[in-house]
Amino acid sequence: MLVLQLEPVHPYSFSATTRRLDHFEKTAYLFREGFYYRTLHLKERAVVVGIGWDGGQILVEVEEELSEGEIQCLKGMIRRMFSLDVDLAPFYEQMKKEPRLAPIVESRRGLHFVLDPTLYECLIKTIISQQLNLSFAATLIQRLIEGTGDKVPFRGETLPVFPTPPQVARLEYEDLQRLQFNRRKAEYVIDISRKIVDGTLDLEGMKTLPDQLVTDQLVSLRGVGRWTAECLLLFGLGRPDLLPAADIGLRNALRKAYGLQWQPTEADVRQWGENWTPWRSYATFYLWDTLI
DNA sequence: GGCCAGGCTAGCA
DNA sequence: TGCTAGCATGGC
Repeated sequence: MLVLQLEPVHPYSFSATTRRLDHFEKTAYLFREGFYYRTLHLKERAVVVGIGWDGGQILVEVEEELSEGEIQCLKGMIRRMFSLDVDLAPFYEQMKKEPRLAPIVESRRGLHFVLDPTLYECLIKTIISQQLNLSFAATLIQRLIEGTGDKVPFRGETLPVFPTPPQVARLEYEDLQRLQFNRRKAEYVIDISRKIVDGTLDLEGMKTLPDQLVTDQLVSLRGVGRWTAECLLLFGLGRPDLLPAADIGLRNALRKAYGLQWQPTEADVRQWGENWTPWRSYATFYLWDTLI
């Protein structure tokens, strides 16, 4: 068994960071004996990877034999997915000046984003989650994964692998409607997968583009609006200064944090959020965390 | 039973 | 350019 130790930039709280996996990522992550297991595509194949914590470092365990190239690939993926290189010290310093947010931030010290391994997985999951309550969205995501993706054996059972664009592109709209997708959502998911397969959409190429260009390209896709693009910048690319001001969850969290009797508008959120630049993503993330 | 879910598009004025 | 019905179902 291969075990890697990865040092995060401190402060880093593994328990605070993985807490949302237990709530929102149960289809992707299997929790066993202190480790979060999921399948990841390493170059040519999918393997099961366990992610744990030894009190100061991230532990990554893999039962299969890996080549040196695959090990380097895996290290890079885990560092990126678990935001191990994000230094939150300046964020905490800035939040001390926000009386309503300071206690929320302080009690979650070390909480980092967990990103999706690929932009494709992030985009598909976000489109499915549009407008639905999170538990039903998770059901639909699970049905897509289990019905379309590969499976990898793991300790006498199997773990599902998030489907590839070609696998989804081969589906018919009716296949997803049978899983209780509405017609339009089925079209969005399949049409976007087909665009990736035929080369007219290059998600991975967006990694190096500035936020606004990524947003422009994404919003031009049928099924992707501003909220979805912002979620991709947050949970796919880990960009630090996004404010999904229209998001109902963020507005609910602010109402709670500020003790309001009324629902803040998108404009309210934008105005308050100006003080959080250049850390608006993390401010949003910490506020979302109060809803769990 | 009704309304809201971590929205978006199409169709209408 | 701006507004809104409809979507497919679960949870409260």
